[in-house]
Amino acid sequence: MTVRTRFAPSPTGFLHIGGLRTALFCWLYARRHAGHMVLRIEDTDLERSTPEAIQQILDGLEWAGLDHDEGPFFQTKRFDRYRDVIAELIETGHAYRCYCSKEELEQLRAQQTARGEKPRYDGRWRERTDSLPGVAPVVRFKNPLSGEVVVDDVVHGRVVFQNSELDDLIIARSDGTPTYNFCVVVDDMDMEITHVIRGDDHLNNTPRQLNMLLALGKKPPVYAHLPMILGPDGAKLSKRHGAVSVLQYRDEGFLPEAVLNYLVRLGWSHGDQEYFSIEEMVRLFDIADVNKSASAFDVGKLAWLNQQHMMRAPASRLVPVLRWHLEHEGIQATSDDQLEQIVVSQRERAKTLLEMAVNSRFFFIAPTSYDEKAVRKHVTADVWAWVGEVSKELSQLADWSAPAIHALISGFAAAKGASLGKLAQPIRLAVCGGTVSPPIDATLAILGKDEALARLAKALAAWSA
RNA sequence: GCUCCCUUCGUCUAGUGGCCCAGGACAUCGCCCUCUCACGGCGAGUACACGAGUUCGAAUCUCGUAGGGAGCGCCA
Repeated sequence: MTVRTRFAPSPTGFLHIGGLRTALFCWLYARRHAGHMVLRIEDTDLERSTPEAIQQILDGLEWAGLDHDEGPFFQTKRFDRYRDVIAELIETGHAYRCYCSKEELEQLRAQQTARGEKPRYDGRWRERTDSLPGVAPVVRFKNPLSGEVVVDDVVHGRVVFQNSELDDLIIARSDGTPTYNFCVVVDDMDMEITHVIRGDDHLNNTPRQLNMLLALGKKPPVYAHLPMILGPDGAKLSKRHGAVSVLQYRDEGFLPEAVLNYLVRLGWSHGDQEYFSIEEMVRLFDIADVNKSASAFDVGKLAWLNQQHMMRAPASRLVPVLRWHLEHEGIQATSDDQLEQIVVSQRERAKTLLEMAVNSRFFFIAPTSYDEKAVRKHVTADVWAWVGEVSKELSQLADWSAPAIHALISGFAAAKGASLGKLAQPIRLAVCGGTVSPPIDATLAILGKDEALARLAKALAAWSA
């Protein structure tokens, strides 16, 4: 049996971190078993679905690199099929028309809640065959009245529901359009989905879907209900924290492979391993090893993982991303070669590529001012003179490479009986304007001889005052 | 309210009856390395929600309690 999973978002908003994790698990499971992942857009809610949201979801998946093998299929394009199945269900006695008005149902619910009961449809049209003229009916599924439904869930184990707890859900609205729980059943059946992997907020829907599937004479798929992802404070992911588009992580300088690595470790682990390449995830991940409990989103750990990925990636992988972020900062970078040097010297001092871009501004834009406190601290009269002397020596240097620069500066410092730091900090201040940069030799090398010397001269002039 | 789900350090987790007075990672703090910032290394503190039971022995099994979550729509 070929594994077939599906990712089925509803296009009512952007793809957030929870949706991405579900997509990731569907994708990993399909890839691991050489199966197919189908993408299905659940857009039956005509009111809330938007084309922009569809595009955002597609963009998010693409950025993450989670490709699908089939689809996207749109539920709105399958209305004829749903109509046929509804007709079939009515014909076989598994569904019926209900002429209750919304007001009538609201009243029923109000009464039940007042009595402390679970609000549910009481089946008043279940056995009626007449109709109410002038009223457009809904269609309800005739759920079994007794017995139990067992969901054999891969992550939760055996979960038992009593049929008496379930009511006759609406499968077609009075305007004839089908509803979510019903469409899911028909789609999963038609698309021959073997593994339904979704958030565990759907666990309660599963017995209803199982009953419908049984009424249609189909074998149920394997179910895996994933624990939810909570906000950093342990509360439900909300707009205020965490519930942002996955594309925002791109904008903040995260690598998709790092985000995926972070997400795969939420609810799943493989011994003590923290770092996973995409290939390792595919090879090692198994849905059966997933935890049952919800987990909180921790940006700090994501950031750490992001740096781990940056440090292990080939520099060429990071160059275009850094270039993208620099451009967003209004900086037009020139050579790939220079960017690669920047990446290599900066990646161990930045958690994200955005941070790297910001920290690397000075490579492209000469400082217009100098950190005053640092100047007072590091630029004394004799140090000022030394910087002048070392500048002169640097200007004579034929081989403008980090090792050569290092040899020159440390040799000069040694000759003066001073530590390298005594000299490195003022030079750093001169070329960066601040006290933080890669090692001074690398910084000067990347800057280029002309630029470095020009900045030194300018700083010397500014500090002579 | 009813039904269902969940519960190990601040956070992500290891652990499937003895290897655990609980291991790793992020974060925090300290030390080392060091030209800054980092990276890296070393070390510290911090957890089995609670209560019963089963057992020679429980983080691991059972029951209860508490807390959290989800669902109960002509939303998905």
